[in-house]
Amino acid sequence: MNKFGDLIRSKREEQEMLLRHLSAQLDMDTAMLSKIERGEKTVKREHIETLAKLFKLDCNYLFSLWLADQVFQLVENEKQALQALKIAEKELKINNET
Amino acid sequence: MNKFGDLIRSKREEQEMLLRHLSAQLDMDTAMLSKIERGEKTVKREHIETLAKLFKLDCNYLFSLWLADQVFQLVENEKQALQALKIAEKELKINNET
DNA sequence: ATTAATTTGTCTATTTTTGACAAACGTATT
DNA sequence: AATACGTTTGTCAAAAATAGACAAATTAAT
Repeated sequence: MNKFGDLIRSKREEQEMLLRHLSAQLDMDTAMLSKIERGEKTVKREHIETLAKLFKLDCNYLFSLWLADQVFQLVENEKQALQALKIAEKELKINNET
Repeated sequence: MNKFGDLIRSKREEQEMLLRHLSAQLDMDTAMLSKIERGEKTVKREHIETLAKLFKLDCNYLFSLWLADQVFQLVENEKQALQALKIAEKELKINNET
């Protein structure tokens, strides 16, 4: 799963931007951006806002995709992945209430 | 949240073991085990099975606690934590089906 | 106060991640 | 086929994160 990168790529292509155009705005080289779009690397937190503004996306939503990708990476390939997520989620809810 | 460490500690105390007894079995010093039980450090994967056997716990369950703690650490303090978990979970389910 | 158990802090070694750069690849155009 | 352009891949050094040994401090018990 690479929802973040996929979205950025689709938005970029939608606007007919090249890697080099966007990478310049993010102050990185095209190779890096390419890797980010394909989920091989992760963009820095600070870049999320920039990207959201650029593509008129909801910043919180974009951030949640970014975070979800990282969670996914952590648990994918694990047999107990779903169970672990459920446990974490439950705990999170408890903490939010109190 | 530190479900893994809490469980180990409670099991250890239940059996009136000292840190030094358990730490010897895990081939680490007491300081390290102390940190693990309090969630300051994470135990190595290989240790999970040892611990499960020692305390007669379900290895898969213990592993899922261990993983959940790591997921939790990743998202705690994030406003979008729950949303991110939901997204990851959804994706996980899709992947499991196919 | 002494001893025992646990916790905390510090410091080095190891591992992991980052990102720049160059080279390779694919595709279209001439 | 050769060139040009966009993208991807590989490599490598620097930087950051983590691990874990050890010592010292803290807490608790006798």
